[in-house]
Amino acid sequence: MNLRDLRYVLAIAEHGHFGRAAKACGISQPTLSVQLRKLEALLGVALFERTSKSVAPTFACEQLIGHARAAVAEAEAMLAVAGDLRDPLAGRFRLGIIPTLAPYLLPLVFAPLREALPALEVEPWEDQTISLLERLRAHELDAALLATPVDGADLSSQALFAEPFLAALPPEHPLAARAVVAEAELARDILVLADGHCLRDQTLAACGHSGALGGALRASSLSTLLNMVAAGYGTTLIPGLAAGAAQDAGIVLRPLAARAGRTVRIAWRAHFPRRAAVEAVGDVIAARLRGFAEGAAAGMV
Amino acid sequence: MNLRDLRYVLAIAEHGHFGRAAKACGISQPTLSVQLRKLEALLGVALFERTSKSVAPTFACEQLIGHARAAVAEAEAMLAVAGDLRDPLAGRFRLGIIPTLAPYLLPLVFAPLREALPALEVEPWEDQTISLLERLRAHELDAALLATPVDGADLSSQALFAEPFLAALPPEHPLAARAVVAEAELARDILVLADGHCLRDQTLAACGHSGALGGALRASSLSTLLNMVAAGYGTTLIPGLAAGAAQDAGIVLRPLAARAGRTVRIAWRAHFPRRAAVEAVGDVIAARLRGFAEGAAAGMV
DNA sequence: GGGCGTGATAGATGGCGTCTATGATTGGTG
DNA sequence: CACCAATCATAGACGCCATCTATCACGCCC
Repeated sequence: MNLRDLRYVLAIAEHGHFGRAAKACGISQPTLSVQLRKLEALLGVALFERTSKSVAPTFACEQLIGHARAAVAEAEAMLAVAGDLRDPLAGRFRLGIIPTLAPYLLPLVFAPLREALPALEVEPWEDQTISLLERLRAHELDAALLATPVDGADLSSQALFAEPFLAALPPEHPLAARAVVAEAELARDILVLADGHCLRDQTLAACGHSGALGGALRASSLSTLLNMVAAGYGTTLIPGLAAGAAQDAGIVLRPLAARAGRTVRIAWRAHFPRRAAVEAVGDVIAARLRGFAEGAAAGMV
Repeated sequence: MNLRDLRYVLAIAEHGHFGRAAKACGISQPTLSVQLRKLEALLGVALFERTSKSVAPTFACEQLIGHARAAVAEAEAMLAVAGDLRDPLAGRFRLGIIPTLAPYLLPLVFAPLREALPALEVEPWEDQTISLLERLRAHELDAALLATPVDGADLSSQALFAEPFLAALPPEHPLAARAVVAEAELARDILVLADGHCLRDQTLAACGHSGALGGALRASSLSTLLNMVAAGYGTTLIPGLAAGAAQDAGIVLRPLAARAGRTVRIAWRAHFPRRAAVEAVGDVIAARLRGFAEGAAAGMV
């Protein structure tokens, strides 16, 4: 059976006339006759009672035509919905973001994304890198913003911007008197995030810290960590975008001698079909961050 | 768009694997790949994200597949319903019957019809000849039982049985003493049905009555007419099948000298597709009436 | 690194939907 | 009564496209 044939049936029923129905379908009258007879043979019932004067639907046709109408309508609905879905820059876009980035990046890029991609419904999803990669691979995310390199041939990624780290010090800390702090100088009383946060590993690596920290705190969020530093429990490194929040907490920030930092990148499945949406989102974020870096360069350093 | 393609989409979604989906559809894997790509091109959206390891439906596919499923389901429902409708000896059969026949014929043939054609739902419709022919031509009836010849190339008919008329007399009527009555002898005090009943015209014709009857009664039903005869208001002719009812009313019946009578026939549209049902119904009725005539021949005459 | 499994591509082929031309039937009309 | 107009059915030719087999490209795993 074929949707085309069902459309023919509907046309004949509507016009009550083979010639006019054929014209409405854009085919010739003999074609319509032949196709209808084939459908009748397939169904095993006559659909129309023909005379040279009239074409009347049979009882069987009346029973069946509702289904035919429904089938055709569903197909048309499918085309209509597909039309709405056609724009890759429209529709739901599930974007994973790591916790040390989300609270500081999202407020910056939400408005630009809305303006540049009004039809794209960006749904942020905050989780740690490993979880984001799992969800990405499981098709539960469309893309993810990470601060680590991405490996695996099934995923692709694109660097968006470089985010410098800053030394975060309590005001009364001896290093707070210095204009620039060397990363290694922080190792002694450094505080880090809990396991699973990429910032934890990057902080430890930058400071040359080797292995086990004594009873050192493992904060579950950057916000907690900032409060601990402000209260004088130790020092840490924070990503540049968190500078505003750190200063609000009463923390002294200093640039790092070796300019340690991280690269924020957007990652997606290599075969993800809405590549255009990924690129557009990445472009908007990168553009916004270029502007932010320039503005911050003066005030921050 | 094609129902076949929609089935392909459903199969791919179900199996998550082109090869197995192709096998389920009874086609080769390349064919499935090509057809899916064509459908994706038509819709303008990717439906599946393919890697060499997995085939995952896209968001668009999830939005669309419900419609695809519905369209296919409607088509299958159509086939299923058609299967039920396929038997021409099954389903609704709207049978018109004239009022002077219905009350006496229906009780006779209902049980035989049910037995011989258990799947046929015979819906009787009682009305006068002209109305029945109108409804028949308007496809509001499938066939009609009439007592008059049928003309018009658009209709066909088949004689089922001959029904003799009988003289109906009040017990005290002079003619009641006779064994046989000549039709013309009834003309003097004959009672007839109202306009539109074919029995009225046939009665008048048989009795040689010419034109206007004085203030003669025009009964609207044969039942009324029988009661009037029984009450001594006059005489009439009744069709043989009404003999039982007439005798129950206390009427004397006598055979007619010239054996006046009428032929009951079944009529249908010449192009009516369920010819088999018409013939089957006609056969059952004719067979039942043959049996009845034999049985009645002894008791009635 | 080679074999295996996956989906994609290429070229050949056959079925079938389509066309134009014509037939069959019916109803109206001069 | 014969001709005409309108309608659906039939016949034969044509061309598209769904399908096939054979092969490629790619990724994974032992």
